[in-house]
Amino acid sequence: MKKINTQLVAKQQGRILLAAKNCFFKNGLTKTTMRDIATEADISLGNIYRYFENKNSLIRAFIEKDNQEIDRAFALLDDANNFKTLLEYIIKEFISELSRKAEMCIYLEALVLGLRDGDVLSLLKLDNSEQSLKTSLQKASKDKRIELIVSAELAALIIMGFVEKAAVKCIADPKYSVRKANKQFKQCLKTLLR
Amino acid sequence: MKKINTQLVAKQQGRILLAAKNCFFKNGLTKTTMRDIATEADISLGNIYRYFENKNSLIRAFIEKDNQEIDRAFALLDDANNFKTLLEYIIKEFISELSRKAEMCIYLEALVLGLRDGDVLSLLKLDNSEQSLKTSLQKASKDKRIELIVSAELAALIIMGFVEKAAVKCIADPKYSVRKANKQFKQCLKTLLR
Amino acid sequence: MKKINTQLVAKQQGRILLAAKNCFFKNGLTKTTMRDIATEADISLGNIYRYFENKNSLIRAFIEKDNQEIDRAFALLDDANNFKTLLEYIIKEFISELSRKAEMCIYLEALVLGLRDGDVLSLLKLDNSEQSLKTSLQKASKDKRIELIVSAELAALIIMGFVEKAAVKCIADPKYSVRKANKQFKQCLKTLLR
Amino acid sequence: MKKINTQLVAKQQGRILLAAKNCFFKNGLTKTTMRDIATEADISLGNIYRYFENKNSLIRAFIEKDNQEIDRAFALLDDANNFKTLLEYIIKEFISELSRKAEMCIYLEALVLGLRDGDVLSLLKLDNSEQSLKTSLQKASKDKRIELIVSAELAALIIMGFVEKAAVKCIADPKYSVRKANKQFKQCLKTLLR
DNA sequence: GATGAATGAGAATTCATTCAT
DNA sequence: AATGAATGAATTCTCATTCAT
Repeated sequence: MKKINTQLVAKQQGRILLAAKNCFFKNGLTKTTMRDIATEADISLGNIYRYFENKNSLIRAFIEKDNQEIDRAFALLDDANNFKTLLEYIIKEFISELSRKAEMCIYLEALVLGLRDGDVLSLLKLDNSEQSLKTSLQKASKDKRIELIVSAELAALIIMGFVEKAAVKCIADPKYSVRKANKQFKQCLKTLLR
Repeated sequence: MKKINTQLVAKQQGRILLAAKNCFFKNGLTKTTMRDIATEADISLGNIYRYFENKNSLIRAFIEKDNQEIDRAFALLDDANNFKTLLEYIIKEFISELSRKAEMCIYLEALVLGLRDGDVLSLLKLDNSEQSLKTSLQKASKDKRIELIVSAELAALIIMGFVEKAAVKCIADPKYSVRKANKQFKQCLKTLLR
Repeated sequence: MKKINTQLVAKQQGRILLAAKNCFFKNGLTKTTMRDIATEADISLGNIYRYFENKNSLIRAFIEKDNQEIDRAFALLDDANNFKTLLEYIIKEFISELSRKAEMCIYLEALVLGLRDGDVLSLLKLDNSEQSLKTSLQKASKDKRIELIVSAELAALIIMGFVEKAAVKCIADPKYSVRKANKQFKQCLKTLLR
Repeated sequence: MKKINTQLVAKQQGRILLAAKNCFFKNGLTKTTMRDIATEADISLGNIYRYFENKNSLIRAFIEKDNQEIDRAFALLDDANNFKTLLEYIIKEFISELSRKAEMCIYLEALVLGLRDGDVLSLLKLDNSEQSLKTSLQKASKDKRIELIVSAELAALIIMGFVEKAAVKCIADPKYSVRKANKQFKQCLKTLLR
């Protein structure tokens, strides 16, 4: 993997990453083959290895990119006046996405990879979303836009824990639904902040 | 006419399951091969298939066994007078276990398998632990041993969500510890019940 | 395979052979396992090897027995006054049986085994049915019960060839049926004998 | 964008098919392993799967190729003036080939596979040869080049049935020979057409 | 830079046969 | 005689990665 032409490298990496995303969503991290990605990216199989050392490093890059999107979503909270409503909205979106089987599988697979392989772990930055949320909560609390009942760290932990569990439940329990999860989240939020 | 040697079957299944456990803890569910297990159990490869239909059903059996232990732990709550203290203790143990990398990986891998393959899923029984806890909470609430601030279902969801997130954090964030998780859990519990 | 108690040997061999027949008809020669047969015969797996040297020799014995039944059917022709009608009936039965997928598969599998393995071949006695039929035709011709247009040998060859092809066609061609095969056989017979 | 190197594909498929043919003739369809074929073709095992989806589809391709040759042979009949003589010649060749043990075994094994597995069957196209012959007979009859005594369908059935039975007999009965089969075929033909 | 053909180490699973009890 | 647990070679198919062109 020699990097010379930075511009081309960025372009090709983006292209591959996009293709990878599509494949991952279709079949999950493990079941996606390098050939799948090459085909989807309309690039040659061998050429992927010019831009990513191996499959694992491609996955790492994918996760990193994904995290950025999450960050961006939570960043919206920083300027929000009605923090609670916006948070409810963001979480709703979050659960809604994560409660799709494919997304959940990617998320969990990434977590497993991260736990086993220190490198990915550093990128997961300890479950990025929780950190982002914590920061947002702290800011909002400082600005008096909300009043926290528990610490920001704990609140973030509880909220993200809820999101995950609720999303899994949406997939596994036919009696449970995204709608119900959203209702419960409002209840949950009441116990954490005012 | 058929003499199924129940004793031997149980013994061998136990032996295989134990070997599997060791392998799983070392290399995870996916990376463990049937041959690994056979070698670890000091048994021939083919002989495993006498006791377990295939790898998936072996994993299922492994998870089921694990679930039983969880059930047993939560069952203790049903007769407990000081519900809260006991719950704190159980959760402490839970986090302590799950925060070991190997256990967490297995847990997550099982979840992924369950999500992809309905069969394993049915045994996961939608995250068995949450169901168990919910039931225990309901009983305790009925018996006036605790006073729930949110519904039993939601409380169980939040608690188990917290456990998972906290455990992951224990592994991934060097600044976080089981001890801190336990402290936070007490805070968390305060918001859910009296 | 030590034979001592002749009576027991015969009894057990019969039992195994019967079980084998059932299994073969269900799943074919190749796909039937020795365990299948043991289970069906309600006998232990290892015990089969006391009465048959191996799977192949069991199959050989099975074919031999099957051939006897065919012989018996054709033997009926020897005393028949209206030879033609009886032959038509026998062939009808024959096609009807052979046009069942399972039977055809067994027949063909046996033929392959026979061709490859001289031992079975000797038992096939060159497609036993053709020999039987030829003999019957010769007798009937001698007794003036029929008048052959071609030689008995050729007639037998043509008839049995027709039976096989027609049976395969019944299985493979949805537009073809046992009924049609029977009609065609009558036509065929007209060209062979009076 | 996709450049499928048709030339290479054809070349490699041919190479594999040739190797497969050799192996099949040596050990039959079932006993030939993919590794055997790879070794014979001097190609890596995995590479076969680039050119054929799986073993069955390789077998299908093999049979299809064989069928084409048969079609071509029978197609000669369509322009023939002396239909009968040419047919006798073709059948002679046919019996001569099929009466080689290896060919017969492959033919029968293919039939079994076809019977069990609809896919192969569809390619067998219900015993391709019979269909081809039937068509040729119909044409010749229409053109007054021959006069059929029985229907074209029945004649084709009888002829191909004879071919098969005679070929088997050539293999199994040391007293029977290809020469004798050819003589008998002439007799047979006399009863079917003028 | 790009291509995609080739590689080959595995992986799960099956089953005839043996042999200690 | 009978049992059935154990064996392990064999088989198909997959896929990350390499490398000649």
